[in-house]
Amino acid sequence: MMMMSTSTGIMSLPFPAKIPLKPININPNLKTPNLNTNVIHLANTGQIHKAINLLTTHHHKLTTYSIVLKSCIRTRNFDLGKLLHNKLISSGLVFDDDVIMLNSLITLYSKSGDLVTAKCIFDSMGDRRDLVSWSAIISGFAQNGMGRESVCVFVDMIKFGEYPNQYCFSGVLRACCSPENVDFGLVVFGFVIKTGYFESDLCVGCALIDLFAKGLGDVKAARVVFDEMPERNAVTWTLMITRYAQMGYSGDAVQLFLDMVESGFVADRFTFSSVISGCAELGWLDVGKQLHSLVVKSGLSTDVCVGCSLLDMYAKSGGSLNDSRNIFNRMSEHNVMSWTAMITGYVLNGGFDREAIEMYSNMIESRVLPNEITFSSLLKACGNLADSKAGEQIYNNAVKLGFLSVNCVGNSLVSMYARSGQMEDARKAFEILFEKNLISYNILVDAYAKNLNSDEAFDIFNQIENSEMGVDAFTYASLLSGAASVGAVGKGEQIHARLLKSGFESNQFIRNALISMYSKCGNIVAAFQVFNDMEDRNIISWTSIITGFAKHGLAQRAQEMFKQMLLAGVKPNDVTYVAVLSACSHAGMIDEGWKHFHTMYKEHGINPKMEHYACMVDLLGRSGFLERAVQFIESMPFAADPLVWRTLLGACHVHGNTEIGKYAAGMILKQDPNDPAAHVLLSNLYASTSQWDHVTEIRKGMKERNVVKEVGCSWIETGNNVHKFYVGDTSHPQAREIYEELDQLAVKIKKLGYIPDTNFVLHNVVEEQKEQYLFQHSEKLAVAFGLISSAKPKPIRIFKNLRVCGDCHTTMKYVSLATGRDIVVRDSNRFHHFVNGLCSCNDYW
DNA sequence: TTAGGGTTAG
Repeated sequence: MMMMSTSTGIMSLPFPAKIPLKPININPNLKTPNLNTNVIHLANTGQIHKAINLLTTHHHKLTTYSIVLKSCIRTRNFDLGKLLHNKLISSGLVFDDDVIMLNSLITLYSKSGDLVTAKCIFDSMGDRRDLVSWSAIISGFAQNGMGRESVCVFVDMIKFGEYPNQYCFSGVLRACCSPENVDFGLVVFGFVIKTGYFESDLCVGCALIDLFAKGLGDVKAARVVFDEMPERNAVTWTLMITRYAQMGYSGDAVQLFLDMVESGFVADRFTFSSVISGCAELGWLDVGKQLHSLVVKSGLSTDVCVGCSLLDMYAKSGGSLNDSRNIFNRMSEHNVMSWTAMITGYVLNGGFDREAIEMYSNMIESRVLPNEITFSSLLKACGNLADSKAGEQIYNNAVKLGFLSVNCVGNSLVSMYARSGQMEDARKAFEILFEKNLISYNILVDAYAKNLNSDEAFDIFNQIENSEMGVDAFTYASLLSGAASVGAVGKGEQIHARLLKSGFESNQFIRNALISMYSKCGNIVAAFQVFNDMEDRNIISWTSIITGFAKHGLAQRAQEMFKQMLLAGVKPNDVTYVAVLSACSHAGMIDEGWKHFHTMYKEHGINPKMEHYACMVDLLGRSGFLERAVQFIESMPFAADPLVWRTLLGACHVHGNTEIGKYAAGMILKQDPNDPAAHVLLSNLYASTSQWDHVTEIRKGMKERNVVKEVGCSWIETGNNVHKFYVGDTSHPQAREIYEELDQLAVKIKKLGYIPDTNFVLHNVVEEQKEQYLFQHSEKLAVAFGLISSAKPKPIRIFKNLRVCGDCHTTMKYVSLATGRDIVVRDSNRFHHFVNGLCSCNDYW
């Protein structure tokens, strides 16, 4: 922009000056003494079209044009303003010397985003420029994200010998609110303090708040500026509240809102939008509801802007989507924001992805054009549904509307494929991205990590690290969750070591990921260490450690942590309650479980969801109260989903109750006739009660229906490698040694009293063969490998994709006694720590 | 001529 020469005259503008485009016929007989006043009246009452028509059909003073132009700017009718500029040129009136008119034109073009024309007009003014011209162009650049240009013009102005006023200062300070210009902003800051404009002008104060908040990212310094202001109005309060909410200080935003109201200032749509967004961020549904009633009292309940925040708050804070939908329906008008907010609300809540896509159709019918965020959310919905066909259609629509080169749309497509499990398509979409940013790379790292392809994940990680972008907290978090899902504690430790050097180690998000990684990798001690060292723990930190203790069978510790969390003033959410209830169920703490189940709504306003009911079914079922569990399921306020019935079926397996088991399996198969878990669990149930005819029948049915059960598999990490074993696996290079070790183990533990429990062999074969089958279970192969490839005192950590079998559980206890090695087994459900012949689960799992 | 807002891919 700076390359434009200041000698550019008005003649080179897109609108040629002084050359009338059309001759205007003026009726000389028309007596119009009050015409100017009429036009001005029309302009001031918002009838700008009429005003402009009148202007062209009669002769008018230049000042009249000027006033109508200002109306156009005030009402943001920029196209009309430009039309007026055209008419003015064609009127033949000379306005080269009219500084007020030219200044208005600079403002008009600046505000409409046409800085080229604005700068041309400014440059054409030469010596006639006054402080208003300078301020207008400085602010224009700043408003349009052209901070550098704004700063340069400001410097030119100083060189020119002009002394800046409050308008110039607030304009240039706004340009300095981006990190690349913040140093200059600090110089201006010193300047401003000396001039006294900080005390005398509220706009300058606001600009300074943003210099610190947005420029330096230092919201505390911004608050100091706010506190030092000798005078404040509703806008300054709102600005500070908004910055708090946007920069992750939502609690402070809510507090400041209360202070504002107490100080007698009236909250408007902007204030409510911000403080409600803060509540959404915090998940404070109760406070959000109170704010909602204030919104209604203020008469703002149909406002689109406030409505969007409210809608989002209900969607994010565990309120009902019905509330969101009602707010949406009551808005006085709908724009792209409100449609998108509703679509996003559906996507966020899970299970409403079809509704989101339906909303999109309605939006198109209402002739509202979607934006890039609408498309991002929609592609996310398609990813959730693993419906890449729909995703491709939506993406094509986005391309048609010109969003091909928009980062977030392309990235969403990559993510959509990754979530649909189509990694090759995801990779292709990534390769042909218009522009790859860190988020594009992070999507791939995360997808590879989730697909347990840690080599590719690390490969991309290294690519990012070696590029100019540099990795960020998200990259680390993805890798950590990848390490956690395979239980690769060695890889996790390596990442932790790299984190210590990276500067992200103290990041709350990363700390939480570390807690979860260590806990999922079986090292609950290290997980607690990370938790304990944290300075600011949030709900996710607490929930992670409670989940960790629960999964490791440390139910008492889980309960203690929950109590401490409440004492620390952190409000539990629905996920916390899943952790607390599952801790109870793992330890058979029935009374405690019921107590929590009842207080979650009474004391914390959290409505029990399907997963909470499943926990309670688990608690009842494991403790053997199978009939009560059935009654409980039938008393639920909504129909139980397959997860709940599967939980009951699992309990029937443990307690050998074929009758209820059959009922539960039937209920699952009603909803999903091909559910592999139902078939397998039922078959296992029959096998353990030796009803072999039924077993054969089910297996036959599965073959006919092409139902594939998940193959049992265990793995163990040594050094930097993960070794995977299937049942009867002989593919490992050290297979011979592993089987020899197993034979020796069998002898040793039998001496200690181990008796094979052949009930867990799910085939009808002779006893001796059964024992052989038993000793080829994948977790036994893994433990034998662990014994020969590592030494005391290192614990052996084994991971299994399914639940550990009863005989393997007994075996592990004896092996720990016979060898003196600690063994940790993570199955699909929880951890088992075997030490000296005992298991942390107390044989209750 | 100057200040504040809602949806946001990992």
